Formats: sequence, structure tokens, C-alpha cells
Amino acid sequence: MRVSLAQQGASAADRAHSHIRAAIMRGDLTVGSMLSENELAATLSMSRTPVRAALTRLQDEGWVTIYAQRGALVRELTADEVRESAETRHALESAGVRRADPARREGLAARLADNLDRQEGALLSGDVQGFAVLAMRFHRAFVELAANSMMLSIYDRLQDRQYLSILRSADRIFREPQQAIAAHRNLLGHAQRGDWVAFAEALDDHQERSHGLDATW
Amino acid sequence: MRVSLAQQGASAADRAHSHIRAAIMRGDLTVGSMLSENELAATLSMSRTPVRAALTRLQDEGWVTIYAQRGALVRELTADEVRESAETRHALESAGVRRADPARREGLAARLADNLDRQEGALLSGDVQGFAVLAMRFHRAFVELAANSMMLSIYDRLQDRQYLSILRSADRIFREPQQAIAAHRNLLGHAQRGDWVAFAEALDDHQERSHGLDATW
DNA sequence: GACATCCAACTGGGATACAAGTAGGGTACG
DNA sequence: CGTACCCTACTTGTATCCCAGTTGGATGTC
Repeated sequence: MRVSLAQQGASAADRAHSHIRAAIMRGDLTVGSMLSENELAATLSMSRTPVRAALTRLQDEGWVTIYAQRGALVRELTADEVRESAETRHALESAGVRRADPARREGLAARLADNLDRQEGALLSGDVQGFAVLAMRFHRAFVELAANSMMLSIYDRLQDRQYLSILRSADRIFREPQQAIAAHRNLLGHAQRGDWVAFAEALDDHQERSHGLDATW
Repeated sequence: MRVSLAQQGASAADRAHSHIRAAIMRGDLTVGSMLSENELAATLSMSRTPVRAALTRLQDEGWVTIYAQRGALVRELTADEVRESAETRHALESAGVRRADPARREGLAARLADNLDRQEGALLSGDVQGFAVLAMRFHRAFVELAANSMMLSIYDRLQDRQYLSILRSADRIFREPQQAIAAHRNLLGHAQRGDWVAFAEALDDHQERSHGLDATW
């Protein structure tokens, strides 16, 4: 999730950025609500200037839309965006598997064994949020194989942005818990063998089954 | 290149952003030079506030690094960034070919025939910049196959950011003009047949040959 | 001449002041 | 009662002001 905790050394603009972002992810600031620079500045005990900078960044990242002279609206992801994000993450995960050097690949299963166990536990105990975080980390591991920080930062932004819609569509997973786990083990197997073609196809299938065209996990 | 022309309706911050960005791409603001908010504000006849917003955005996009109380430095791409960008663009182009629906694939050769001819012309006449722009459009076409605006916007940002280093490494191409064209035709062939595995491998090769690990074209 | 110190002139970060535009409600008029 | 209008209370966008931190050169000292 990488909700960067408000560091003491950070600038006011950074604090504002992470505060607003966290509030949206928590559901504290609901989709469709209008954000006022004045209001935010007051609650954060700072002036409008850093708040404004934060909102601009949040717009670049897709969290809000700023309407001139009217305000910043907390955006919903459109169906298209959800699909496009899934396809983009697919591309990055596949590229990670494709570029993985053998040493990294072999360590992968060991590194993810614990994660998979805990996924199962979360599914059985009905811990939606816990499962979501674990699954996100699981998928991220494939991108990490590429040893490419640029891909990772792009991937992280897409995944974070989708966190809410992932939570929302979680029930679909919980109806057939074993299938999701099986799909994950399947992906891991392909990745470990370095079979990126099979991986890509399995990931297509996984994305499809998990939620029509929703998030990836 | 998409150097967004300074629109009259745009805000001062937008004007500042596109002005500075264009100046860097033109080589007017050289890598390593220090930008002063005051100075930029003066030449653009506006206050520091919009300039400041523009510089912040440019930092997010990787063009400059802002040092507190010192100024904004026009950044050079590190070798790592060049490599990582090439790998990321590789992932997106391959994904485009993979996701292309047959109808789009078939139109591709026709759509790029003219481009390829003009590439050849630019190579023969020694028009470096012209060739660079054409080659960038050529590669972009593969991403367009995915019909995914998110991928495209990510790709565009990477490609723009790399424009200068592409120009710089152009001479390597001009030493063996026929090879570059042949590689492009080869890529196009794989794409048209929908053979994304072969496409990915050929693109690896193409990137390697064009410039060790430099830009993609 | 080499080095430490200090100071003045910068820098960007943030707060505040002002300008310009929007939306919505109250009011006057038909 | 319906409608057009206007005015007020908001909103963001930009300009200006203040502050703290950095830097590099001038100065004094050894």
C-alpha cells in the first residue's frame, strides 16, 4: 500500500499530499466529494499554498480532478481505467518474469511461500483487507524480478490507485477461495520456470476470472 | 514529440510548464544548468507562483531536480534510467502487439508504409532529427495497437523524456542505415503476424544493436 | 600564502493579499 | 405563480511578502 507515513522532515506540501491520499484510501474522503483548499488548509494547520501543490500532484496521479475556479473532485475510476490499469499491470508483471535472471527466479518461491500461506489464512478467516494487501504484494513480486525501479514505481502507482476498487470487488474472490490460491500457485510455477508466455496467458485468465476485468490479484 | 504548444486558454502555470519543457528539449536550457524561479518568472512576465508549480511538475516528470534553497537543476538521464526506460518501453510495445486485435494488426503495415519510406529518406539525406521523430512514431504505433490510453500516456512520457539522448546516440544508427531499417521492417512483420514472442525477441535485439542499451527505435 | 570566519546576496518554501470567476439564492417584475 | 436578474458568498488563480537556509566571496588572522 505504501501509505507513506507523514515523516517529520517532509515539507508541508508532502504532508498535505500523503494526508489527503491516505484519507481517500481510508474512505474518509468519499468519491464524488468536493475538496476545498481552504478547508484542507485549516484542518492541516497550514496555508493554501502547500495544499494546492498537493492537489496538483494528486491530479497528476489520478486521484482528483481539479475544475478551474470550482474545486477538486475526488474521482472514481472509470470502467475503462480499471481495464487499462489491469492490462498495464499485466504487461509489467509479464515483463518482470521475462527479464528475471535465473538466480532471482529460484528464490521466488521461497520468498513467496509465507505470503501464500498467509493469503490462505486471510481467506479462511474472512480478512478481506489482509488478503488484498497480501495479494498485492504477491503480484508485485513478479515486477520486482525485472530489477527495474522505473517499472516498479509505475506499477506501485497503478496498484495504489486501485486499492479501493480491489477491496470492493473482493467478495467475488471470497466465494471461491481455493480457486484464487490455485491461480496464484499456478502463476508462481510459471514464473519460477521462467516460462513467461505461459505466465502471461495464466495471468490473463486470472484477471478475467477474479472479476471480469477488474483488479489483478 | 508532443511539445504542447502554449495555448492561449491555458493557465500561467501550464504556460510556464510547456515553455520550460520545450526549452530543455530544444537544448536552450542545457543539462546541468541551474534554473532560478525569479529569473524564469521575469522572462515569462509572471510571478514566481506559477513558475514554482511548473517546476514541481517538471520534477515529477524527471526533467529537473529541485534543491531546497538552491534552485532547480536540469537533469541528465543516468545510464540506469536509460536502460530502465528502454526495458519499460519494450514491455509496453510488446504488450501492444500481444493485445492487438487482428483488424488493427492488418492495417498496421499500410499505416506505417509511408513512415518507413520517409525513415529511409531521412537516413539517406542525413536528417538526424527527422529520422528520430519518425522512428519514435514508428515504435509508438505498436503501443497504439493495445488501444489503451494509459499505456500510451506512460509511453509518451518515457519517449519524450528520452528525446535528447536519442538524438545524441543517433550517429550510431547512421553508420549502418540499412540495418536499422531492416530491423524495423522485421519488427513490423512480427507484429503484423501477431507473433508477439518473436516481436519481443527482435525488439531486444534491436535495442541492443542500436546503441548498447540506449534508446529504442 | 593558507585558512578560518563572517556577512551579504541569493535561493526556494510558505503565508498572506488580492483578483477573477462561478454558483446559488433572494428579489423584483411580469 | 413563474421567470429573469442580480447580488453575495463562495471557489481557485496569481501576486506579493516574509522567513529560514545556503553559498560564495570579502576580510581578518596566523
